Formats: sequence, structure tokens, C-alpha cells
Amino acid sequence: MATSGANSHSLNCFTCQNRDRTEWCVLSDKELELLERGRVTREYTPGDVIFHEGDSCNGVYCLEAGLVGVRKTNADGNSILLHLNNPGDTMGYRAFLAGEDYHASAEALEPSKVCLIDVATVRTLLAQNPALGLRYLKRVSRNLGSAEEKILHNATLSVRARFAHLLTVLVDRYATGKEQRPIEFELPLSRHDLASMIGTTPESMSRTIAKMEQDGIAVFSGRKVIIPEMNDLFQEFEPEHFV
Amino acid sequence: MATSGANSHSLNCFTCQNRDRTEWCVLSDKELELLERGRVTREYTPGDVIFHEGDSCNGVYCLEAGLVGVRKTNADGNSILLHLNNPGDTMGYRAFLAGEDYHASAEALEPSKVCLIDVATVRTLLAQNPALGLRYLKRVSRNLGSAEEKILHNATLSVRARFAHLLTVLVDRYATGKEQRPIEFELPLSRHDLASMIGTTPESMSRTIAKMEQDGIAVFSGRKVIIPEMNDLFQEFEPEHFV
DNA sequence: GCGGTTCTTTGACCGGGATCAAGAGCATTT
DNA sequence: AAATGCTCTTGATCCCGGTCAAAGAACCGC
Repeated sequence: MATSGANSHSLNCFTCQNRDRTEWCVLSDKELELLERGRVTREYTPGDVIFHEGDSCNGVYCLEAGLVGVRKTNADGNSILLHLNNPGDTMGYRAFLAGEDYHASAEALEPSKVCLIDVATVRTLLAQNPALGLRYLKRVSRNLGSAEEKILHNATLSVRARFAHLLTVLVDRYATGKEQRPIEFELPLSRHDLASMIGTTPESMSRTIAKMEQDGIAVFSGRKVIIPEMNDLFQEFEPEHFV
Repeated sequence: MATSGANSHSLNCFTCQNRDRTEWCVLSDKELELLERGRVTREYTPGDVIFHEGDSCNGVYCLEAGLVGVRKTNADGNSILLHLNNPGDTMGYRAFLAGEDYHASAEALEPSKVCLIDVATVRTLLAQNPALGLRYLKRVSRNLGSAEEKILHNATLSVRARFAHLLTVLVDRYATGKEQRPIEFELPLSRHDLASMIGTTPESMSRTIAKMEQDGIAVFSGRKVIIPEMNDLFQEFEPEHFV
């Protein structure tokens, strides 16, 4: 059940193995020290909520180890899983940068270790080092691009196509040994969460999985998936260029 | 057919009436001069494409007058309208800030006047004035919040509810005299474009309009809409707090 | 005026997927 | 082992909304 990525626990920001993959890589040693002082580490077990939709923003979260899902719920109780965050990912920065409350909740999906950097510290760093802001600018802009992509996706593709697409993303991020055939890996999500990532119900998810298995696209057993041919998966959501 | 907002044509960035509503409001006079020099104005008639999905980013566009729609199309030819831009709005900055090609197309929906500020100029200004970057940071972050909101919306609400929501947004932006009852205003969009804003077909749009008219929510005739009671509209997409 | 687009509405049909309701596995408790 | 929860699957049903097709409406240029 242990997740991929950093399994050694860093003592501080200087020794943090994820640092080069975070926005903080642009900080000077002096600034890193500030970051280190403005930081608190906490551990979460699956199901624990790290921050909650509607809460006022108390800083930016840095995932050191584990897996965190970002959920957004509407007034009727329906919810979707917007993102999965892996070690090295920053969370909650959207609310901070927009100067808004959190618009989504973050919840540990696996045992996770998270650093909270308080608002004042991030604000100081942002004012002090323009490169940090530009870094975030790029990050948020890319996110916006993906979000808009997703809007189009959801509006125009079937549940099956969206799931096929999700599978390719999950393979890309969570499969070890992507080069060997057939690809075989462990899903980091329950059926329910898979469903809420593509905006459908667990029932439809289950049926879709069954159908894709019949069609020989993939073999599912519990959370294990075997994909004989990635190209077949791509065909599911890419237009048939030929034929 | 003339749109709201600035109808007087500014000669340059200094006299531009929209400036205070744009990101450029943080610029010094010296920087404004740079902006002025890096700018080219062009006029577009309805249907004209300002920039096209897949094109490499050639700068940031500033809408001076008119109405511009941002469209995103998938491989099958299905498309959705992501945004409507009004005078004072900036366009194409996402691609610029992300360092990517355009992921959507911008098309004039009404006769429009647009300034293009070239890449080099924006880059210089951004490097020179950190406040500009922070300004954009907030803007993009808010956009991201709305985009994620929309993802949830589309996944959980019916076509009718989504249209009711769209109507409230359009009233908010395009109705003159929002205080008087009943509200009466002109839609800035064709049926087809209304449909593509909520990710549905013109046929479904038409039927939804007919049904809402039967239910007394609103009266439609061509592009004119009369809404007797805004609260009824809100009820369509807000959960019934009291049965 | 009249034919030609293009935009909008209406009709008929049907299928994807939500919903409701059981069952099937599987793990934990007592 | 039986009982209690889980998550996941399966079945039956229904309806929203997409698709195809055609008829109106409105807006041209001529």
C-alpha cells in the first residue's frame, strides 16, 4: 500500500528530496531558511481531511509522502475528484493566490506526510523573490489549461472514453515499468473514486470496466490492472484517424 | 447591436478608458509607454478569428470594444464556448503565461476592436514590474477556480439547471437596469452559442427554452428575454433549501 | 418582390447512463 | 461460525438528452 516516491523522511526543507520538483527550487538559501521556519509537518491517515472546502486559506500545503485527493462537492452532496497529488506536489495554492477561501477539500487517500507553510511566509517569499511568482504563474496557467481541457472532455466524450483516458493518465503516473508489455499496475483508487474522477456513478464505472474487459482492452482484478496493448486504450478516446 | 462599455475609441494606452479595469493599471507611466510602443490595434467583424487553437502564442490581446468568444474544439469537431470577453478583458494570456500554444480560439461575436501586445513587451513588463505578475497570478487563479466550478457544475447539473445558471450570469453582465422588475434584456448570443456554453445541442437548447417558457420562468422572443422573477431562476439550480 | 442561405423550432426515435434495489465478496468483530 | 459491516457487481427500469430529419422563420443579395 506504500506509495511511490520519497520514502525517506526529510528533516527539513534543505534536505527535502522533493524540493527540486517543487516551486521552492527557485529559493535562495536565505529564503529556504525562512520557508523552513514558517513550516509545520503533519501526518494524515486515509480519510483524514487536510483542508476543507469553505475554510479560509491558512497557507500552502506541500506533500512530502503519500497520496492526496482534492474533492469538490456541490450543494446536493454530489462530489467529484478533481486532482490526485503526489509527493512533491503543492496543494491549496490556488485559494491562496486568488485570495479566496478553499473551493475544494483535500483528503489523504494513503498515509501521508504534509508540510503546511503559513500564509505570512508564502506572502513574504512571493514579495521577495519574483521568480517564485512567475513559477506559480506558469503552474496555475497550465492547471487552467488542463481544467478547460477537462471541461471539453467531459462535455463531448462518453463515460467509457473518459475512463480510458483516465487509465492512460494513471498508467503514466503510477505504473512502474511502463516500457514492458503487457503493462501491469495497481490502481491507487477505489471504484467509487475512479467514478468520481470522471464524473459518473460507481455503478456505471463497474459496468464500463466489465465491458472493457469483455472487449479485451484491459483485465481488472481488484485494484490490479493489466493492459495488453496501450494503443487499444488510446483508440478509445482518440478519433479514428484511419477507417 | 452595439455592446456595452467603451464606445469612444482611445488613441493610445494612456487615454484608454478600460485601463483601470485591466491588469495594466499597475504600470508606471514609463512602463505604459513601453506598452504603447509594443501594441497594435486591429478591428474584427463577427466571425473573424483573433487567434486560433494550436497557433503559437504571439502576445496578449486586449479587448477595447466589442464582444469576443473563446472556443475550444475537440478532434471530432465538437466545440464549446468557454468564455465571453467584454471591453477591458485581456485574452490569450493563459497560453502566454504557461509558455504554451493557444489551447482555444478567440472569435469576434460582435464588431470588435482589439489591441495585440507582443510577446517581448509583455515579457519585459512582467520582469520589470512584479506587481503585474501578482495581478495576473490572482486573475489566473480565480479563472482556475471558476473552471473547476464549471467542471463540477457540468457533471452534476441538468441542461436546464445549467442554462438557468448561465442566464443569471448573462443578466449580471449584460442587462441594463438589473434593479427593475421584470428584468428585460438582450442575449448577446445565438441559440447555437448558448447551447455550446453549457455543453449541449441547439435542439436541446430550444426545447429547454420552450419548457422554461411554459413554466413561466422567462419569456423569450428572438434574443430578447424577460425574466419576471429572478428568484425563480435561482431555484432552478440552487438546492431547495425549504422544500 | 423572390430564391437562397442560415438560424431556430418541432417531431420521432433511441440509447447512454442514472437510479433504485438486490445480491456477492471479503474483512472484521464477537 | 454467525453476524456485521464494507466495497463492488449485477439486474431492472426509466428518462434525459443526443441524433436524424424536416418544417418554419428570419435574413440576406439580387
